[in-house]
Formats: sequence, structure tokens, C-alpha cells
Amino acid sequence: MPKKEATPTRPCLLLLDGHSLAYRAFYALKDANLMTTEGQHTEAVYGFTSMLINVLRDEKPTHVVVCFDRSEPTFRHESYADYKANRQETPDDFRGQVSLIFEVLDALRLPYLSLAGFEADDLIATLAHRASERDMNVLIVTGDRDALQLVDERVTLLMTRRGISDMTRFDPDAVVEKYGLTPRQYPDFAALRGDPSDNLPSIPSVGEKTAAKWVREFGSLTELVDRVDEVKGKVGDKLREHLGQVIHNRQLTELRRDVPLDADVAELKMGQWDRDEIHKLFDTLQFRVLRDRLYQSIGTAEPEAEEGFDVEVVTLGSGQVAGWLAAMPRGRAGLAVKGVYGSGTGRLDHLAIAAPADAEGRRRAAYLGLTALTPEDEAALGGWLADEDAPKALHDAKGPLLALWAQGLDLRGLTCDTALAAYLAMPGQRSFPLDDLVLRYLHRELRAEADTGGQAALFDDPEDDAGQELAVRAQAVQELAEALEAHLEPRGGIRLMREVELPLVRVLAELERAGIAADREYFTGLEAEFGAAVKQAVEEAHRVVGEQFNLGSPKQLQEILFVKLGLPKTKRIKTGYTTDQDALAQLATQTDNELPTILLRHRDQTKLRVTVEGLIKEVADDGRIHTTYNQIIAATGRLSSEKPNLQNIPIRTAEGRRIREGFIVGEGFESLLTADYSQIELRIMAHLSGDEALIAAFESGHDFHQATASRVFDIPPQEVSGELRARIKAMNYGLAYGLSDFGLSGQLNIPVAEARALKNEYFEEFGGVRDYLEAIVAQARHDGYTETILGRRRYLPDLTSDNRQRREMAERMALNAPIQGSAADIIKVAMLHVHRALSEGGLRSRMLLQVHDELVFEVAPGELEALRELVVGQMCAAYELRVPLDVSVGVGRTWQDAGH
DNA sequence: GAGAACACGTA
DNA sequence: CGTACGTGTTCTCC
Repeated sequence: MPKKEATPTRPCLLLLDGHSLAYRAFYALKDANLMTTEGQHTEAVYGFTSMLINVLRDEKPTHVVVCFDRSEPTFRHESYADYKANRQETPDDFRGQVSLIFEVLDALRLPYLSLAGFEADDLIATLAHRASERDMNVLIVTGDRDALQLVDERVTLLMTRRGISDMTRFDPDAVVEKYGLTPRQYPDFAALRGDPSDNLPSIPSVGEKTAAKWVREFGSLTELVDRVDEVKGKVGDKLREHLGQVIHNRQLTELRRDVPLDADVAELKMGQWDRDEIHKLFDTLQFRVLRDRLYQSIGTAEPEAEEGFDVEVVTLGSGQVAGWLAAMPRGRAGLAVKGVYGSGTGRLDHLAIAAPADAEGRRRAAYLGLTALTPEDEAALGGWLADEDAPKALHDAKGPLLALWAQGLDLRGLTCDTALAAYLAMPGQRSFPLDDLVLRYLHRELRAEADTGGQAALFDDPEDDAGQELAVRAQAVQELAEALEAHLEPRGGIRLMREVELPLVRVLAELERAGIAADREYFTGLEAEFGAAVKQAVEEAHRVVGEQFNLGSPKQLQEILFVKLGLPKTKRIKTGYTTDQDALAQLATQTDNELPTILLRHRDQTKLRVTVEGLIKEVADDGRIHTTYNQIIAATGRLSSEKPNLQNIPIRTAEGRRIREGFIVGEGFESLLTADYSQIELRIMAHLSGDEALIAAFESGHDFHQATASRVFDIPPQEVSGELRARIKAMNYGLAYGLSDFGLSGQLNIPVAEARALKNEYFEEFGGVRDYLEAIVAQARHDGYTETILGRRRYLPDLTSDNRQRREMAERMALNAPIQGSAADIIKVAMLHVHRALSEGGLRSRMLLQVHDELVFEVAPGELEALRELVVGQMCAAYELRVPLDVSVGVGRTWQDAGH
């Protein structure tokens, strides 16, 4: 086999409009008033550099150049004396910053250009044109809308929206979607509309709407001019009257693609920057944080992997799907999708399927659009996707699954989800981008392998680029699935993936699709109520202090509390002294000042108001809230919930519980049912430690905390006071978190010595627990990881760290991970079993939410008792511990009523 | 403007 | 100086 050269699918040229971005940055940061100690303003150079770092990190261009305007008049000024005549003079604070930007670019070894008589836009147009001709992709970054005319299949525009980094990405479709016009039509539209910023006059009573309508109707300005008599009414007269001016506008709006530049686009390659020079320059500019960001994001030149992916991809046209699928070799296919999904729904537009290697070792892939399938194609594809016996691998399948469901398709036969597999292999990582995994496990780049020598024609059609890209992903997923399975196999992770995590994807998708019904009006009323309470607290606080201040600002609070009022100092934090709940409560009792109490109420009510606001925003058109569960975030194996987070809805206070009344039973259902495990983590601790006394406490039939307290203090259970029970409860729970004597003393408000004594008394009775906790840390230090009852690992390299703080942190994690993680394992198994039993039992009731140790169901009419029995039965039997699992159930119209 | 810090809700 | 999360607001960057 001839060695293939490692070139990316296609080189990418990044073109930036220097002045446009510098101005944006300057105005965005003007209020921040950034300057060096010598008084040199740095808003523009700071903002520009910050944006540049982000774009380089996110887009990884191969070539780059920054274009600047010049002070000399341009050909536009010659043609139109008033061109940009209304521009305000450059602000004083901005002066000098452009030359600093040049210095930054020099240090970064990035080229920049300007040419007398032309604007940066024209240079960009010219370079984009040249790059396109050389088959490069182009990415333009500017705040100038005139650049929209340059967008085509090869040229993408990133336009700054408000500041500098909030950018909209424009490909041709996006331009049409946003403006209802093609990129080519945009300058026609701009000429008709006029442009106040360039001082181009507009036609009286013709605004954006009319201008856009004409261009759409006639197709182009030329056509409109030819048939100008067809435009009826007063606006028609106005148009005819100002036609000359419009045509002149049009000439000025056109960007020149033939600027006489010496630059050869192929030579604008990204190079390595000068570390020394960057250090010196950033020292002068006093860019401390920015330097760290630079080194972090692009500082470590990533190890270049040599190879990409060899894929033969065909774009399947009408009627070709069935045949291609039928001819696919046996084995597991890789799948990659393009589309949007989330919040329980979605829509896919393209799909790539990477077939397993055939007998000769050839790998073929197909790329197909989902929007224009023939009925036959759709049937063939749908059949294959839903075929349990056609094995597939996908990266992060839950979203795509929801999208497919929304499109009337199903996905079965998933034998590996590479994101899940990677999560089990590296549970501490918080995200699993495909390109990173490919580099780590396959030692390759996520890109197509291009043949050397004039084969560029292969990819001439930009449409094919998209297909190629998606096919590469599909291929990567297919190979990655094998690699990750090979990695997990000897580590005991395969069963966990196949029997728990993978089947759970489907269950979670159903939860997300179902959502939970919300009472929007109720929430709105609640929001108003909390809002009023907030307002009142603010007024009271201002009155008490005698001045206006922002109660939401910890910084201002510190100033008021500790300086102005001179109240006792609280716990130190990075920025001074904490103003958190505990501290405020302490101040409230320590002093006569009523402010801490008011602040507490303000915090409280603000939090509730904000929570309700967040929920209202998330109510979908179906009147339900569809959260998204993240299965690959929590290092312990728990799920997390986002958009909105339904796992932290208040429950502790009466006011907070009112929010739960807004979660209601949906139409067609009878009630909500909640089922939660009582003290599951403590039961797991009893199981794992095997401590007979602890096990006995669970089997005693008494309240668990009461029973343990009775044993510690050697008194009959019924004589355990509330105070003693509370102490032991804190102890029971604290143990699983690695609670220190200090922490316990703080929590119970007792001296450290007393806390230590309490702990010793506890361990005298429950010595097995201490032995277990010590053993688990020792084992983890030895092996490098902890394990749950289902073999879920958590790696803790810091257990051998020299840094005491890090090491002790890791020790607490090691204590907690098997307990929290095993609880997560058990409820995941319970969810699978409940789900299966619901379907096998033919029940219409459905699972809606999971909150770590609680499941929420919607009860179909007449199914309450059957559901209760099924849920309790399945949850209790999910895993056999040395103590029984206990489940308590509540039923009601709202989540609050269903609580217990 | 982006990112860090703080604060706080749940299990 | 108790684990695991997600979200909102304010402040800093220089």
C-alpha cells in the first residue's frame, strides 16, 4: 500500500476584519475601562485578542490573515464624496490600540494586510475568491453585514451579533433563513434600503421590508430596474425618482474581488507563535488572565496524528437506499447523524452509515438526506434502523433517538454507544467529543484521508464535503466502538454498558419525550408572589441601611455588613468574607441588626422566584416540561438533569414546596405517583461494610436514626430525644461523605472535641463501618480506582498526591463514590425493570422523572393499585443487599401531593 | 464580551 | 475542613 499523505479534508482560510472587530471589542468593553497601570487603554486589543484565541481554538484553521482598513481615501470616496461622511471621529481611548493589535499579531506570527485605496472588506472578498479558486474553505469573521454577499458553499461567515464573541454562523441556507434573500441578492437589498452607517441614502418610505420584497419579487436589482414601471403606487414613484441613487448605492456596496494584492493565499499558513515575544508583550499589556487562556486553549500544540480515515462514500439518491442496505456486509455498522434534538424531540436531516469492512477489507459508507426520501427508501431505511438484528454503533444516541421518534422512525439494535462507553472508561471526564476519543483510542485525526496528487477533484462538490465529513464520523464511531469495547472488556465494564447504560438510553428518551405537565397559570401567580416579596425585602434593606445597594451583589453586601455596619467577620473566602446563608443566620443571632434577617428572606424569595421563572420558560407547547437527562456527566454514575434541572426543585421549606404544586397530572391520567428508596445510601453502607450492628439497626423495625442513636447512647429507642436523633442522623449521613470532626462540629454547632468524642462513641458500636471506610481508601490508593456493586469504576489518581488538600479531597471522593455510585446503579436497574414490567403488563401508566432515589410516574385511569404494586416490587427487587431495600410511595394530583 | 466566583436548590 | 450535580447573578479582566 502506498503511503498516503496526511492532509486535512480541505484547508481552511480564516479571514478577519481587524478594524471591525477592534471597534466591536472596544465598545463592548468600554464600561470596563481596561487599561495598563501606565494608562494605556486596552479594551480593543484585549477584546480582539480574546476573540481571536477563541476562534483559533474553535475553528482550527490551517491558514489565517487579518485585514485592516487604511486611513487613505478609497475608491468609494472618489466615487461618492459623502461616503461614510457621517462617521464619528475615532474616540481618543481607541487610538493606539490598533498598533497594539499589530504587535499581538506579530507575536502570534499571524499575517495581516492592508492596501491604500481599499477597505478590509475588499481585501477579504479578494482573498476569499482566490482561496475558493484554490479549493480551500473560507471562514470570514466580521461585524460588517456587507460581507454576506460573499457567502457560498465554500465561504462561511461568522458575524458578530452584539459584542464580539456572540457570533452567528452564516452558510447560504442560514442567509436565506435570516433575510429571505440569497447571498447574491443581499447587496441589491442593501442598495435599496440604503445604509446609514456608510451614509448611503435610502428611498423615503422604503424600509427593509419593501426592499426585501422587491428583491424577492424581481429576483435582482437589475431585473427591478428593467421592469421598474411595474412597481405600483406611491412607493413605485419614489423608487423611480431615486433610481439613480440606488444604482450608485449598488456600485458602492459591491465588494471588489480583484484587489491587486501580492499575497498568495497558500502562504498564509498558521505557524508556531513566538513564546518569548508573547510573554514580553502580554507582560507590557498586563494580560495575565488572557495569557493563561491562550496557553490553555491553543498553547499545547496538540500531537499531530498522522492518519485520517479512508472512506468510500456514496451519496444515495432516490431509490438507492434499499439496495445499498441489502448489499451491506454483516457486522456492526457505524452511524452518524446531522440535525437538531433536545427537550424530548428533534429532527434529523442527514445520516451517514459506515458499513463494516467487507471480505476484502474495504470500507464503504453511505450518505443520505432524510428530507426527500421516496416511500420505498423510507421503508427500507426505517426497517433497517428499527431492526434489532442489524447491529449499530452511535455516539451519544439519546438525542438522535428522540429526533427519529419525532419523525416516525425507531432505532434498535444499538450494541454500542461510544459516548457511554467512553464515560465508563473515563468517568471523571465531563465531555466526550468524538474527535478527542478518535485521537486517544484510534490515534487518528477525525478527517478524511486524501490521496496525494491532483485528487482534489474528488471533493469538488461542496455537497460532497458534508457527506464526506459525516461518513468519516460514522466510520470513526464504528471503529471506536471496537476499540472502546476492547478497552472495557478486561476492566469489567462491558456488562454495565450492555445491560444497564445502553438499554437505559431508551428509557431516558421516553422520560424526556413524555415530560411532566405544568400548571402555567399557577406558576405565573407564584412568580408574582415571590417577586413582590423580593421587592419588599429590597425596600426594607435599603431603609435599614439608609442607602441604595444591590442585594444580589456579595461584594456590595460585604462592604455594607462588615465595613459600614461593622458586624463581626465571617468565614474567609477568596474575595473577603462570605455572606452565605450560614453566615447571615449567625449574624442574625449575634447582633441586633435586622439586616441579616432581611437579606436571608431576600435570598430565599429571589431563589424561589428565579426557579419558577426558569420553569415557566421551559413549558413546551404541549403544556409539559421536558427536561434532558445527562447520562455521561456525573463521575459517580448518577444522572443529572438540565434545561430545566428537575432534580433540584425545592422541597425543604413550605414556601419551596409550593413550587411542586405546579407539577401536575397530565390530561388522560389519573394522578401522579412517587416512589422513593428510603435511606438507600445508608443501606448500601451497611451492605458494603457488613457491619452487623448497622444491619441489625435496619432490621430492628425502628426508625433507623433512632435505632442507631439508641445503640450509641445505650438507651431504649423510645427514649431517644429529637436532639440526639438529629446528631446521629448527621453522623450517619456525614460518614458517607468523609465528614471530618471539624465539619461535624460546625454542622451540629458543638465543639470539635465533642464532635470527635461523638464519632468515637459511634465507632465503638459500629466499628465495621470504620474498618470499611478505611479499607476502601486503602484499596483505592492501591488500585487507583473505586468500584460500585456493578463494577462501575471511578479513577482517583490524586490519592497519591503530595498535595495534602488534593489528596484528602480524593480520599473523601473514594469514600463516597462506591456508595453514591452503587445507589445510582440500583435505581438504574430498577428503572429498566419497572419499564419492562410496565410494557409487559400492558399498563398505560408511564415513568416521568428520576431524582436520584425517587421515581415519578403518571398513573393511567384504573391502574393505581397495579402500578403501586409493580413499582414497589421492581424497585425492592432491583438488587439484593444484606439489608432489605425499602420503598415508600405517595399519590396525588400534584408532585407535592404525591410526596410523603 | 467571556469566564470566574459566589450563592443555593436537590439527593 | 462533607459528596454529586445545574442555574442564575455579579464581578473581573486590564
